[in-house]
Amino acid sequence: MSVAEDREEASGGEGTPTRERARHDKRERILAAAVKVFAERGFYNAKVSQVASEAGVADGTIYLYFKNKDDLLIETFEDRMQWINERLREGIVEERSALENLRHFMRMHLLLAVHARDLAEFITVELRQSSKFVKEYKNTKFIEYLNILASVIIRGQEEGVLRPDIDARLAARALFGVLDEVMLTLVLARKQPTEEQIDQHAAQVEQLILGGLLAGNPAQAAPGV
Amino acid sequence: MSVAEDREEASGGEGTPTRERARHDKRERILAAAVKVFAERGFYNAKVSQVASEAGVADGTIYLYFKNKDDLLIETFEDRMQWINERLREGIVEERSALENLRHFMRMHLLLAVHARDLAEFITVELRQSSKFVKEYKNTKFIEYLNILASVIIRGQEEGVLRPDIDARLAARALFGVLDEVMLTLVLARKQPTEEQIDQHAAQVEQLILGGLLAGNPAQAAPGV
Amino acid sequence: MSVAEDREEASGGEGTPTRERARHDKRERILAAAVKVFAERGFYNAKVSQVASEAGVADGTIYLYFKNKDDLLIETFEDRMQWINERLREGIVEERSALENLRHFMRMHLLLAVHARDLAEFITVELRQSSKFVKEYKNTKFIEYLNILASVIIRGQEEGVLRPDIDARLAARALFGVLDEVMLTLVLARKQPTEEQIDQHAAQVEQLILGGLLAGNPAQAAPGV
Amino acid sequence: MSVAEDREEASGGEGTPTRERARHDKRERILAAAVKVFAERGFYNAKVSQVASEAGVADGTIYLYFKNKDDLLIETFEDRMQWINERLREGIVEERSALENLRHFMRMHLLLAVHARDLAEFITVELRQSSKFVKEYKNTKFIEYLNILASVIIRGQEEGVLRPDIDARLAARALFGVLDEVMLTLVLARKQPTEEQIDQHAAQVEQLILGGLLAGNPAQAAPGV
DNA sequence: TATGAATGAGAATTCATTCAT
DNA sequence: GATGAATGAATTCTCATTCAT
Repeated sequence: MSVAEDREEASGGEGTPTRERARHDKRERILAAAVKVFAERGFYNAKVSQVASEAGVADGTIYLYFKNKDDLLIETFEDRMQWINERLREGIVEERSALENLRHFMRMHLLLAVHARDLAEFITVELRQSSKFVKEYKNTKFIEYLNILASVIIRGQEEGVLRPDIDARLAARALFGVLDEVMLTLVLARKQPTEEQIDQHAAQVEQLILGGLLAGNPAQAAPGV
Repeated sequence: MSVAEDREEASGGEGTPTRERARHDKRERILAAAVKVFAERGFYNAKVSQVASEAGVADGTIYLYFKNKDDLLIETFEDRMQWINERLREGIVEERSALENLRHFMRMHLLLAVHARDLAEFITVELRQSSKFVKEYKNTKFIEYLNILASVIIRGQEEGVLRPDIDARLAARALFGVLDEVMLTLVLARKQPTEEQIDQHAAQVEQLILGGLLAGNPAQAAPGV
Repeated sequence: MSVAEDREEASGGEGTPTRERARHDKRERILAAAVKVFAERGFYNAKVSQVASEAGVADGTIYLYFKNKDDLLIETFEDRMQWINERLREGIVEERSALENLRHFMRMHLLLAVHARDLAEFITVELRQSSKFVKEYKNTKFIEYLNILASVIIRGQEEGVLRPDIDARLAARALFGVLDEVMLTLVLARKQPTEEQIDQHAAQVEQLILGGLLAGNPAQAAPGV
Repeated sequence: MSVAEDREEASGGEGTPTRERARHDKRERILAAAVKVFAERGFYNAKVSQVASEAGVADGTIYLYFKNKDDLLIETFEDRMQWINERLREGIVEERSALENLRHFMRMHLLLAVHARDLAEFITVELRQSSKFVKEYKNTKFIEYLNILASVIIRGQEEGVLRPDIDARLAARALFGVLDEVMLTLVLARKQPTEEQIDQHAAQVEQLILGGLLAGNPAQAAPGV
């Protein structure tokens, strides 16, 4: 998993860069293991010792990097959502139209099911748990996700291509609902979907979201934009 | 709660109808308690003893009606989804157009957040868990839900009001995703939404799903269909 | 151990006397086991599972009767000190002179080392721990012990047999210190002391406390009071 | 704290005296930290890492100087009791009468509560633990303490000022019990006692121990001997 | 020597489930 | 059927101790 490879690579000169690096690497190994194990078994069925052994560390080591099991969930979530948000933000470029950006966004979201299956599964299943039952956790990274999506929609509304009478935040939420649910079906399927299958799903979702379900809507005319 | 009142009413001639009835009532009390407790704390944080005390029965009694805690979750889910599916099916009437039926469907789904808040919360949060982690559980009632929704869409496609090029099953899934996510936000909000608020959300969802996000689509012209 | 035999014997009529009784018996068995195990190994080296197996119950059962291990220590202490205080109070009778009562008190204290060796060891070693390190624990039963002893001394001062210029509370504390320390040596000795040995020690302590270390003091004249 | 300064100062010719000295200093820092931390939290609640950080060394360093946590307790105890015994022995001078020496002894013991509060607390609370539960530990330094005290008493008996009919070893033990218990109350009090308060307590203890509790004893006549 | 990250054995506690009443 | 006390397997987390650097 390439998730965190490119972060903090410029750890600078002072201190003990090697030590820093080692610490960071181990943390990352634990996070990757957590994504995998939580995805496979769900947070509550997953044992800390499974995460540890998947990460190749001792049980106790987990607790050098995370306060407790809940904290491990939160941190894993934050870290991975952060990474996802960064990828999504990178995918949104000024030069493209809002519509193109939106389409790209949807496709990228769904592609997680291929390129980072564990992560997709983890997000898909644990997001609600973490939001709802882990005490005192304001899910800022997910809010950030929604903001990124909403801002693309708002851009579209400003450009006049997206209808202005739908609340952008609600639309973002709804769109996330669609993507999340579709990704869930992809992820629950026994076998890994191919990139083409994802593309087909993406195209249909696009059609639906942009053109709506009603017959005779313009979007139908330009499926391949 | 009238949820399961009409099942098993035809207990036949044999045995003691009163005893049957009593048995049925106690089972129902446990189910209602399970919905409440699971909604409040989540399945894994909920204790069997909490469900028991909420139901006003002894811990051991739970096991006279359900095999184990997992089974209680499944049964609760099946029972309540069954009830929801029945309500939704009742709401779909031949005399109305497919479009009207679809709109009605969406509204009914969201109204759960007002009329059966615990249930809404329960479905919203536990559905994924139960589908994914409870071993060997084919979630037939949820599939049924999707079938009901898909059949309405297919009717619409046959009537020519809904676009034929989108897979009805995918559309059903996507629509469920939207409704579920919107209901989640309603349900996580501190205070109970009013019926008007639900109506507003329903209208926006309708706009979005039927008319699509693109500007200039026909659905906008007829918001009050 | 006869410690709690005679308490609550009249459990009254209402409720479920048998259930009450059973509950009380099991609690008592756990307390007795705790005294034994804590005496043998000390609180911190003792395992809850050792107490459980000594009591002949499952580990989890302990937690039906006590909040946690700390609570078990406190409750054990309270219960046993209560019993000791009751015995001591019974031993103080109006008809006897304060001096006789005081002598009797000292002897009874030391006799614990014979008649309830585990208890003696427990008190001797754990009292300080519980007072000092168990958070928020006001050691009321020990204060009660000191009050009983102080009241005997005050009686003696009022009767004119004990010197009035020593603070009774300090004297009680000091006397406890002597008795506790002497009991500690008795209890640490490999073999169980006989009642005669206790009597000898009691006589010496009496001499020392009443007559003082100085030569030529009156107490010497009446060693056998 | 000058506690162990004068030991090993004659490290002879071989090796590097400076290194010896350095080693000795670090050991002393750890001992001082142990006294402080054990006094504050008790041996079993104290973490080795807390001692290390209090001493300003790494956790692992502790194990270069002590075999394990138990050994640290024993060594701390031995070292500090050694120091106390030295101070007490210095305070006993041939020129003074046994009575004066005894009074001085008591006062010095209690003054620990002012001049070395952590140490007083440590001794008061941990002595019993270490005697009783640390395997195979013959508490020689404490026996030495008792011997010092007993020898003063024996001198008194020989001089004819102390009554001969009380076993000196038992008297020493009893006297320690009083001093230890009184020191415990001083040390548990929220605020540090003043030297005057100590003197008052010492005077009362003296009265009690020398004159006894009985009224009309000679010691009353000469409180200020 | 000194460090402190890593280890992993060990312990308290929880809670689904059973079963004697 | 109903009860709820008792069970004990299972799990999280701690912390003394080690050892590569």
